[in-house]
Amino acid sequence: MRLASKPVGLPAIVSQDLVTQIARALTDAIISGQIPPGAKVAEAAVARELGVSRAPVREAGRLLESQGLLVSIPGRGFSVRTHAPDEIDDLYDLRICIEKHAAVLAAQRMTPENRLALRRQLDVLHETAAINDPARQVEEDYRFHRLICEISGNRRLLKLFDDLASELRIVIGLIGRLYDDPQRIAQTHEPLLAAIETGDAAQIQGGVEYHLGDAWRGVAQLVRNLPTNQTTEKVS
Amino acid sequence: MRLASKPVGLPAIVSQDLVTQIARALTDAIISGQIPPGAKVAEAAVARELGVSRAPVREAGRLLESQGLLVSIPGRGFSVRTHAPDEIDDLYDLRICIEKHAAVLAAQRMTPENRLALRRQLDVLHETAAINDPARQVEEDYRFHRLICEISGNRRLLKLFDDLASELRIVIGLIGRLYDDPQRIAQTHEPLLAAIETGDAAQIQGGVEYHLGDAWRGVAQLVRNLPTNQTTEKVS
DNA sequence: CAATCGAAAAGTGTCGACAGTCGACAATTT
DNA sequence: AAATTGTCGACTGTCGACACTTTTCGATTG
Repeated sequence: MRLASKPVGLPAIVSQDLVTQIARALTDAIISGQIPPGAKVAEAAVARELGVSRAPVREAGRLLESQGLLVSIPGRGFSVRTHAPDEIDDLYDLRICIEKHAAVLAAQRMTPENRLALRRQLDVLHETAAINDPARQVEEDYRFHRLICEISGNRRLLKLFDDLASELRIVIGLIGRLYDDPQRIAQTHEPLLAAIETGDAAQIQGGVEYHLGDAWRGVAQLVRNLPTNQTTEKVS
Repeated sequence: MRLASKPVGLPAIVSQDLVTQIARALTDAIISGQIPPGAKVAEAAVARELGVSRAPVREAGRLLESQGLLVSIPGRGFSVRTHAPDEIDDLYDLRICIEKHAAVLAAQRMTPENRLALRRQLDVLHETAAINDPARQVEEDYRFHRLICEISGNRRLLKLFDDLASELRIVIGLIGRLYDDPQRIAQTHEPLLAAIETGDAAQIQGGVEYHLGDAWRGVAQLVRNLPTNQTTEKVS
């Protein structure tokens, strides 16, 4: 007798490979500021600490290098990427460029479900502003913007957004918050959503430019007030 | 006794590490169509052929995966990325988005040197159209657009352009040419350059949209006429 | 006392090896 | 004959090892 000739709905077993796990562990440590920008990331040390060999650590390093989280100097290994102020300017400039486009596309492809999802996420952002949890707030802010890119329907654009976001999180994780005033984040998103609702391209682009320009100035100011971290301290 | 107390401007000797060399070799093989889309790239085979061990090959694979040239399925290794027609649409859509921005920025930062360099590159493109060398023509076309991104001054944008370009070259290398008419490529660049010269944002964006939209349609049409390469042939 | 030199420690680049996994094909059962 | 199971070869994921390079740190010297 056969056990089952048809699929019975078992959840697929995904064997999380080491590289992915290591990459995730390192990413968390970096965007949480646990490993500060400029810090050396020694393969041997990471391998020892995680109880794995160096090979998968090296591959995870390459992965994070391609995402802009690490830099590698041949013969000298990896270290957490440092961002000069003008590099942050480049990042935000590019981000505004693609999010403008994403928002216009999203408005064209807007469905009732999408509209509701956006509204929901913005509400969550408002709620998060009430409690004091900067890391969570950064996360929810990121999700709102990511949702717009998702709705745009351009998957390559979404991937790019993810890359830019993880890169930006190094510095945002470093300064620990987006603004001095936690309420302000959620509030500045409202005009953006309103602009998208209109469906008018020019208005949407203006909305993105206004909102992200504000965020840009906030981050740029905080970064420039930061103690210039040229540290080369090791990580255990 | 010290040889020199101050740097004298010698070109640094970069000991090309294996990973870079392997990555370059694989990239060439891919964008030249020597390893077709969908083909499996076995680590052991590549390692044997190049006379190296599998470790650097794996790292090079990760690198090319992040550039969108390879895809890796856990437990099944790497294979050359295949692009569905709608993924090519995504790529071109994104490319137009960032090149619009790059062109506007470039016009703002334009210097006599930059203007000359652009004109020169376009002349080279015209010359290349005369001789029959599709690969060279793709190369020079790419250089012209890259120059615009360089002049824009946004390095992150330039890096993104390089990524998109190498990804696009998989399919362009596959079809072997940009258009049926080799002369047309150079000609369609002229209005773009003229638009940039005006310095007017709207006109520049229109110029980019017109030029790249034309290229998009050309590539999209050729791709859709392509025999759907779902091959899984191995590479020696 | 500061600068320099050099040996030791730590770390990186690469390799060969082994175990586990995947895919294909033959043998077997229904 | 069709479907299932067992087997085999090839390949991937991971590991430990070795040679070479970089860094560290104490000893030496001016």
